[in-house]
Amino acid sequence: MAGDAAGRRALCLLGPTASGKSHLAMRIAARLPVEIVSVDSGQVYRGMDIGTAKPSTAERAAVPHHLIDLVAPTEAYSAGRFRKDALAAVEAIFARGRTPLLVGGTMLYYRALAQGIDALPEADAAIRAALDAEAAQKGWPALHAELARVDPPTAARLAPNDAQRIQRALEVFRATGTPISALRSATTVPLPFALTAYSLLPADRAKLHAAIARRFDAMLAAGLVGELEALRQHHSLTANLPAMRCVGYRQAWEHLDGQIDRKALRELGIIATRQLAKRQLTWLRSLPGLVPLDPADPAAAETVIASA
RNA sequence: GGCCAAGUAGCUCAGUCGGUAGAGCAGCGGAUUGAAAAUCCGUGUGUCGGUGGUUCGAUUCCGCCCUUGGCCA
Repeated sequence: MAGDAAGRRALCLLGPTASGKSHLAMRIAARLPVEIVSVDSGQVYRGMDIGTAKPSTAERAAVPHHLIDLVAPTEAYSAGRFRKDALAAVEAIFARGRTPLLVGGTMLYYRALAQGIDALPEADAAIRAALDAEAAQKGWPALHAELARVDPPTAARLAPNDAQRIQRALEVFRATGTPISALRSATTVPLPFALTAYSLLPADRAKLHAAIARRFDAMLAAGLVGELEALRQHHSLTANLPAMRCVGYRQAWEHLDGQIDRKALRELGIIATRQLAKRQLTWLRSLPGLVPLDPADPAAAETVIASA
């Protein structure tokens, strides 16, 4: 099996927000014939450019980027779709004789790609709406109790207030008549190519926090609020859409609705970004097989290139 | 200068009829299978402004000092 993977090696840079992933990727692209595959649940949305820190048009002209601008902000994307899309993008890049460089911070997507994801039914809007209505009436702990009756193993591992996962588990049960715990397997699916993945771990948390604040200020200066205002004019958006729950957009939404002032928008946006970065670091510590890399190391690009 | 109020966790504050203190937020740690930039779980030792006094014992009562805000001059 090593034979099939030989010569077909993809590279991957994973890191928290504002850790310098894109910058490092561009330095690598200047020296290696790569195409970049975004591993980012926010950059898939069209029109959400400033707040998701999409690569600039110049960067996208210089290096092909994939899995960006895939869906409208009114739609939902998913880890399952990412796995299919990423596998297809990687194969196409290999077919062009180039090296895939995966870059991003959505570690669930990375894991779905690297370890596989079980064949589960997709989201069902009607079932979710029904569950939302029931939850509004009875509360999520009541639905958690219902889950305990049809799927004890899943109920046992979920907290009574974990609305999202309780909803998903009940959704799968109602759609298939089978508990989600019976549909999930523990085995991982090997990739049809070799993959070297680096985790960009900023050495200094305080500096990461400073970089996050600087970048959020830059986003505000670049017109994040205006971007959302335009999106709201051209699409029928609601605050509970996945796209509108993205860091920055959620706070900008509340600001446009008059719930928070500009100062609070800045503070809450920076706080939400810090919390995101912390969760990303937790992911990076727990994922197996990642090679640690200090993004501030001047030789970081050389290290990655040497592993290609 | 005088009077009043307030100084307690990184922030906003509660509280201790005297037995060295606790909430929210932040921060930190963790989980994570089609919404994941989401969702959820866990985590609170801080010269209780300083200094004297009373007391077995003071963050709590008293005096003085400092700082901040307000009012009066």
